[in-house]
Amino acid sequence: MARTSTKARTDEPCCAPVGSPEFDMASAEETARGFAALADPIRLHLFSLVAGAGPDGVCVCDLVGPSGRSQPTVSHHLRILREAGLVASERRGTWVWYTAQPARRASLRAALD
Amino acid sequence: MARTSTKARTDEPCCAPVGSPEFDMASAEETARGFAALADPIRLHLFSLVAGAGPDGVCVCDLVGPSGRSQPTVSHHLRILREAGLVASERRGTWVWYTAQPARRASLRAALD
DNA sequence: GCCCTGTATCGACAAATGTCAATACCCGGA
DNA sequence: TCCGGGTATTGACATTTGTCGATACAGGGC
Repeated sequence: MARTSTKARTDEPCCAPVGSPEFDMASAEETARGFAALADPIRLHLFSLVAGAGPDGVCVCDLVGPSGRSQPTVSHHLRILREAGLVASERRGTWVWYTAQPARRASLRAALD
Repeated sequence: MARTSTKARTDEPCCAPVGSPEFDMASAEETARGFAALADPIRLHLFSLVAGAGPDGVCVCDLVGPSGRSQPTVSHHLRILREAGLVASERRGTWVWYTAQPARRASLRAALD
């Protein structure tokens, strides 16, 4: 039985090798961590607020309300975004401000090619 | 106490409203589902194999081996990619072939802006 | 020093996820 | 029509994840 593939080989039961042979599993896990950080609507919302803010970033106290989640939950999601490299945090007196990390966002966009 | 933000208002204890006020939670969940489908190194591998194949796509039997997972597990991951709209499946005789859905990939890339 | 406020961490819990063995389904060939 | 092989579904399980209340930590004002 022949498949419709142009690479069909008759001496094998099915299917010739396909796709990129040099798949880097380590970098795949890193990329997957980045996408996982964006795989939650609340984190997507938080990230859009941080990325849409000015160069100064956003104060955490401006993120808790719009998210509709408790303060510990917001802190938890911000930590995930930070550990994924998508945002960075900085203490300014009493408050903590989060800023976007454009390079990381660009690398994830590049992974979609 | 004044924050460093240019939007500081003295009649509030902290922080003026920031970011996109019209956040669409429904579309955020849809986008999050797309990123969640790519938030696993094995699905990333499977997707790269499908997207990197020719217009005919890839036979499932060519995906089980490289993934290093059992056949049911691969089928499970392919279902997640399919339900996220990133790939489509088509039966051709005995085998099932998966093809990429470039529009969905482009929409996720656009979400990173 | 003490208190007050903003943020992070901890502990606990329900829900979702990744995995595989077993099984069912679908199709083509004999 | 039965059989054999490719794929999907089911059931079960351990692990991870999202959530919140309680608590700890950090900094500023008094």
